[in-house]
Amino acid sequence: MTTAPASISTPTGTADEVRVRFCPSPTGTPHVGMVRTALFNWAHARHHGGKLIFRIEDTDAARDSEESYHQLLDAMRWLGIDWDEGVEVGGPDGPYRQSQRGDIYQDVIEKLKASGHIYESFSTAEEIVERHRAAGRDPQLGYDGYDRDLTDEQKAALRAEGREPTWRLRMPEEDITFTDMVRGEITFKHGTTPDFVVVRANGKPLYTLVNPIDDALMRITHVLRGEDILSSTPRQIALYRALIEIGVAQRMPEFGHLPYVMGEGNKKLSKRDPQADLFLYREQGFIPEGMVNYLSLLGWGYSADEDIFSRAQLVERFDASAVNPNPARVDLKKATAINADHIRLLPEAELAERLLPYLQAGGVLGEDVTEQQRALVAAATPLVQTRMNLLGEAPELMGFLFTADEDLEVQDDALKKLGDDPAAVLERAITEVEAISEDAFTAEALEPALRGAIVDDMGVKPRLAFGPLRSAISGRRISPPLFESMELLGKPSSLARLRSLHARLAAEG
RNA sequence: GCCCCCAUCGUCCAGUGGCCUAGGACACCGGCCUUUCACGCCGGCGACACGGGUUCGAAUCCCGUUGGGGGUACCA
Repeated sequence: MTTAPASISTPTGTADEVRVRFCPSPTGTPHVGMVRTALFNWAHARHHGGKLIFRIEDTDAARDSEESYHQLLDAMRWLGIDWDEGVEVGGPDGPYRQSQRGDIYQDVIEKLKASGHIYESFSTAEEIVERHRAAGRDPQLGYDGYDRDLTDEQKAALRAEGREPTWRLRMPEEDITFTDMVRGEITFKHGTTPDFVVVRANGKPLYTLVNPIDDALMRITHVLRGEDILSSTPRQIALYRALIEIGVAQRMPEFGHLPYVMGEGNKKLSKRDPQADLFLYREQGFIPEGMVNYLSLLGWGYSADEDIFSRAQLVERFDASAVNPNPARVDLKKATAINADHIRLLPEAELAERLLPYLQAGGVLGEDVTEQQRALVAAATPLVQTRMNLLGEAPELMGFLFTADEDLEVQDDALKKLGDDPAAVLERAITEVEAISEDAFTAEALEPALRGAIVDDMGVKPRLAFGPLRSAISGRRISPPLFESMELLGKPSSLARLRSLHARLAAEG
């Protein structure tokens, strides 16, 4: 419809290179819905060998914060969502923070004014409603285009009243149709999208203006964003057309609107909802692999019968057109289960490393971790790997291995249902353990010795034979495997713990 | 009010006219394994919102109804 004007920016890459962007506003803490959008854009770029541009839309000084900006970077890096151009890394179309692009917008605004695509509007909201009423129209209809063809004299008169005009875009006199990557063809009927404000009375541009300008200048080819702005797409398309006509944009990008991420029930996940806060997941011990996997499942499926996959597999198969258009609800249980699968997939040494900060946070390890402690964590890791859904469970699971014998507290729960004579069981266990030499103190040696003595010889059922030992060793009713735990603790410590509980039970009679 | 989007098990995802007596996952319920708890394995429960079309044939296409959601700002 319009001829493509000469580019005003430096083209990079090939003409058909896929260029997508992630452009959040730095308000509040990273939200899982927003992160899912980033992830899908990233996957789309990587799948097509394209570029991801990371831009910050900080045009709202009142709500934006530097802290939030840093959290955004943190979130992206944690999940391994890397970008090719944008904040921190630079690129040919910077700066990448809108707050630093004022001059660029002013330049485009002047062109838009000169070309007549935008015009001054003096109408107040009240006046618009009043005109609708007077004409017998629905007062809830939006702006009526009243100022479209004001003469210079009229404008001067309005100004003389002390009015400061906003600038509105002249919407085209036709339906606006586009093919949404996830929803197919969508048409907004002519007349349902009024001329909208693009420049405030104070001269500051609005989101609806700067977002398409930046997309145009950064030569974005695919706009993948949340469903919440689906209905503002006709406005952006109209503006984009104007930008093409004045030579700022080269071509219309494709749009795709990702479904909402909902909380329980039918409520959109709100900012203050704990399920919405990405960092809360990290604190609990979600690992990036699990998080990326789960987030990908919110609106997309890897295959008909598998839903555990890696980042590489996501990239290999991701396709924006295969995204499901209906809203997805966050299911913490499923997210946790998927995380658990990824924990099990981790190499032991890797898991051990990742456990460290959680053990520190849980008070099991101090700020300085000794080589010995590190080695013990590594040795204990295979024991807990299949018993953990979240890394944050590590302190509870492994704490007893790092507790001094005299500090070990046997929980009440671990004192119940220990059989008829747990003291006798412990006494026998002590005898057996004493007989095993320190350099042969292994699970392989302990298991047959203790089983032979207590189960076979004393005739105690396995459950009741090992229950008291478990309580003595770990202080809890549920623990990692008993014999392996004893091996890790070593003979002196194991013996001390067995004796301690034995003495206590004997004293209590 | 007007505009737009959405509609398969409790939840997420498969399904793009016949392979569907609708598949997988999580959750749930049984069972096996077993020194506890897990892991693993086996089995069970459980859905095409409704009504009309189109078609030899519809979860799949069309229309309507109902129900959800979003927009309608000098927010993004």
